[in-house]
Amino acid sequence: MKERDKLIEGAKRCLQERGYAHTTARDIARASGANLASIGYHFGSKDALLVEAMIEATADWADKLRQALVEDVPESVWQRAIELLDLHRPVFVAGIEVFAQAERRPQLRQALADAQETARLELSHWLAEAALPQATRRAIGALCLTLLTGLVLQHLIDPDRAPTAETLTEALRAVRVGAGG
Amino acid sequence: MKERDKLIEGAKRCLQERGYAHTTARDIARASGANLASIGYHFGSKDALLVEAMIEATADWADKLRQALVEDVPESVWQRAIELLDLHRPVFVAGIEVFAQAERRPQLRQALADAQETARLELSHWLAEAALPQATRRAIGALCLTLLTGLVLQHLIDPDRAPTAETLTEALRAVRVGAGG
DNA sequence: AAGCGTCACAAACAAGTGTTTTGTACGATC
DNA sequence: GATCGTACAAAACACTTGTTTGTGACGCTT
Repeated sequence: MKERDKLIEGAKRCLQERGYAHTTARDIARASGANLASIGYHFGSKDALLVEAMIEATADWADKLRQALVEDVPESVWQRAIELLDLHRPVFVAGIEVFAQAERRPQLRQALADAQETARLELSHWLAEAALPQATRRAIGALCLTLLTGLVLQHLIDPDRAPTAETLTEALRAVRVGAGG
Repeated sequence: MKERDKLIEGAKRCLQERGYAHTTARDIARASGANLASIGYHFGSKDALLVEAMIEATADWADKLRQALVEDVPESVWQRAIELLDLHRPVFVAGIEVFAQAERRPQLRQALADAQETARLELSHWLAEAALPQATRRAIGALCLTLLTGLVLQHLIDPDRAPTAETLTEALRAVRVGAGG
């Protein structure tokens, strides 16, 4: 494996294990088995490397989510999401930090924006009834992504008190437009 | 104002302006007009100070959200949330980073967990029809917080393609339980 | 007035930081 | 076969980092 690729792999691992804020150039070098100086050689700076690693990480993350939803169509999307979260917790934690860093990284922000858009689109294909109008189906896709990310953010902080899959479905059933929602 | 309070204020400002990852002890000292050494004196370490600042920041953030929703009951909660986001963008960005840091900071995580729980509760009081059963109302509160946080995370990344208030209400109207949601 | 604890300040500290330099090995090119 | 550009490695670099030290001022009690 080329040094360049090793560095990105190592950087992604550091993002998960130490987080963006506490990852040093030497951490990455150690984690990837590469030389410290190759960071500057291949990427110009540690920061450029981390940005590239974060972009790749989001792609990985999207793929994983896609696979999990596609390979076995879940009975409940929310339930499946919670399972995924428990299974790959560090990935999601790193993901949150990446979201925050995107504010000051246009490239990264663009990548995240695209990932979100395709997520909305694919969710609408999988979950919205085909009989509905196109616009409505896309709206449902958007709603699902909104619920998924919101669910993740709560389960990350407090799995016990965060809404369960049943809670969400019950609320969705009960809610009537006009009551502020 | 006491040096200790100045430090926390300065730290909170740094969290917004520079982000957790790029805030140094000297940044905080400069922003608060305090002396560098007082960080160690009053808090033991820069990290302890930042944790305390993040906890206070979440409290502030919760208060701001509460006020915004209470003082004028909004026609659409989602619309109001989006307006708040545009108005106080740095606050929300910092908030995301705080969420990520919570993973390794039990104190902070506890504070966030409590804030989420009260948010769910208060949302259920404001938005769920009083006629509904208690459990259902709480479920609706949880649903609303889920939607709010999910909405924030999308608008932060791409305000143009993120779901609008209308999109969400349309989707909520159209969605039927049994279709995966 | 003397002693004491609290607090703020400037300066210094050692450790860690990202980056650069220097050198070498290896192929491809002419 | 000499030359050149690429890729990696060790060491050094200059700088920033969080923390500590030493000093003095202020308020309080005795």
